[in-house]
Amino acid sequence: MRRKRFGNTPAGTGVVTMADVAARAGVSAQTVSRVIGRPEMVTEETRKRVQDAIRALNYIPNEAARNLASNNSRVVAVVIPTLSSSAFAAQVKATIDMLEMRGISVIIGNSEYSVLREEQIIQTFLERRPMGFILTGLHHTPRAMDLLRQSGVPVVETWDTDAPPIDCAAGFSNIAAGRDVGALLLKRGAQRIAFVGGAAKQDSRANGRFVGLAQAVQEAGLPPPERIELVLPMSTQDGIRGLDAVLAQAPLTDAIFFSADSLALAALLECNRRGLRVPEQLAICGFGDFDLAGLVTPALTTVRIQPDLMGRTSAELLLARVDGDEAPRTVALQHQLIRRGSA
Amino acid sequence: MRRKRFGNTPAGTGVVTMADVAARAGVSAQTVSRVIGRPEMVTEETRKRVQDAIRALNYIPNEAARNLASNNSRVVAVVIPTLSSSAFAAQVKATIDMLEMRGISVIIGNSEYSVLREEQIIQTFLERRPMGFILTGLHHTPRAMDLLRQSGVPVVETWDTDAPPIDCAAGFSNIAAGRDVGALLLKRGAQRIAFVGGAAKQDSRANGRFVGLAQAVQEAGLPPPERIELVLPMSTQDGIRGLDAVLAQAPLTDAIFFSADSLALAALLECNRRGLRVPEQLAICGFGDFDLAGLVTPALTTVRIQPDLMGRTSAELLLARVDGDEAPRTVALQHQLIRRGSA
DNA sequence: TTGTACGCGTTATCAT
DNA sequence: ATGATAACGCGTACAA
Repeated sequence: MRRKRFGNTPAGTGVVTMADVAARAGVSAQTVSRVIGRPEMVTEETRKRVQDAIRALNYIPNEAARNLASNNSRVVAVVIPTLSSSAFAAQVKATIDMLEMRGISVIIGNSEYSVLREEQIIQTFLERRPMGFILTGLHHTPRAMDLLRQSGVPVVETWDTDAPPIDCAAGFSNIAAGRDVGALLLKRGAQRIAFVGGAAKQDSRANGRFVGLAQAVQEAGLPPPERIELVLPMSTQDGIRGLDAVLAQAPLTDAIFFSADSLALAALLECNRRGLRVPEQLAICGFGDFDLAGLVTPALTTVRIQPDLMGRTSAELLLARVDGDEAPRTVALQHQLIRRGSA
Repeated sequence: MRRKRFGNTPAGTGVVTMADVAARAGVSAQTVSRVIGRPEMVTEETRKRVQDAIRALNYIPNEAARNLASNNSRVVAVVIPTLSSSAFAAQVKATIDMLEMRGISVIIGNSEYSVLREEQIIQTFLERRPMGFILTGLHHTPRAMDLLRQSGVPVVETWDTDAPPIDCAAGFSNIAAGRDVGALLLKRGAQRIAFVGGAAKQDSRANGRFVGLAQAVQEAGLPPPERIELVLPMSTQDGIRGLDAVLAQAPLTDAIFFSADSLALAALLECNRRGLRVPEQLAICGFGDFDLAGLVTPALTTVRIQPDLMGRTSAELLLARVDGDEAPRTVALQHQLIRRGSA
């Protein structure tokens, strides 16, 4: 049993290792490993001795070594368009909380609504050999899909179930949500509906909502909805710009569907300020059911989508796949139209 | 040169390794390593051969092995109270974006406003040997501080500069912010000021704001402010509960300082609904300058704090420490009183 | 129940 | 500029 330490190795951390614990407890390193990983496989007594040694030495296992030896990183990679959106933040939070219980860490990448950035992030993250990826949406670059396929990591896609997933998905139908909104606005008597949302090229989920809305409008025999595409990332203020653009390009508009509550709220408050009566003169519907949606006057009609459930479900789906359990290919979460005063 | 692969080792990944690349390029593994890490140390020609081999084999370096050999994890750990707050989310986003450029991944822990949970998270994260920690606030459990000190990792504390940091800090003075708010409310003619915010035990930053407010009030010779402590985590709706609690416990209150804009906005909108005139009957001041703060009517008077700058600065501070560069011990970010209509 | 031998994929060191 | 060799700290497999 050779002993080493201190300058023996240049790369050495000078930090206590499993061998040190083993020496102090008078057992082999393997036993220490067992006490940590499968305590039930060790005698009550030795276990205690080892645990004492661990405490005495302030031993902290080295994940990198563990990863290398066990070929399991205990890391899950999450890529979202941005954290500056309460919905994505809520989703990520739920995912973290869920995985933390299993000792899994989450690394997060912000794609800034660019599939190219997403591809880069995926490539970088792959170096950490994550247990799986949780991505946003179903649209990615061909190379990104190749990378994922070749690496063989499980992939869960979120926020969209309107196309087949790479591997599996936990999301909702943006098209169905858009249709529901369209139906509601039409029922309210709207004749000229407009849509304000992120550019289709950047945000295929928002595009899905528009598609659903357009379907509903077309089926009602009305002219297709006016569409204002905002460049992402967008600010809350863009809601007002969207409103202005609609009023300029389609002055007869009597209802607007915003692809996010932040935009809708900004527009609604601006209408109040301008004396434009909502919903009488202009009906407004948002998306996301943000905290303040129910508190403004008139209260904002919107679509609720449970980002936290999505975060939890996507994590569960990933874990099931990793554990080799049976797992559904697509989990369709329900959206819910929240009808309030603004539409 | 022994060759191995396929079932030779049970733990084997069956995935292409550096040795494979080396073999294909007709060089040693070390050279491949150099091409990846210090390309300038390799001849133009061999570099090209190696890079071709990398592409041809779809080689992806293994971070775990890299970590173990180089004793550098390329991971930074961030612990915040919650991601469900736009300010923390913005901060984390900025940190991620900043570190991503250096190939560093960020792992995030949600302490749920509990120093005990924070301690657990720190202990777990320590297993990944992060390059450093970015924590929230200056208050932690003794054991957490011990763990950090013993491990020797750099620590940057954020959101507070009102006490000495463990290592270094990038934040602002909550006390000064509270004083400024107090001064403003007093100047506006408020006589009975109330404070609504997270429980002091849970949120020492909010407590700092209260302390500053109380100082200003006391110096003006007025009775100490009424204080409503909300249990964390809190929802936007709690703003209304806080408002009600204030009105019940101190009916003569003419100004309320909320420790977060979400609360203030909820209360302000509720006042509008109830016909309670703001600021004439009740002045309201928030904290954080959320997106919608300037859009409600009356617009919300609040304190702006630049969470994104804090996220970036804390990351820079950490990097400087890691690189051994000169770095200030405390970076004091400026807060800014944004006077609008509500106070 | 516990110990021994070895490999995980990479970087650091020291030669050449 | 490139290569050989030895860690890095742990888990797996199998023996005892």
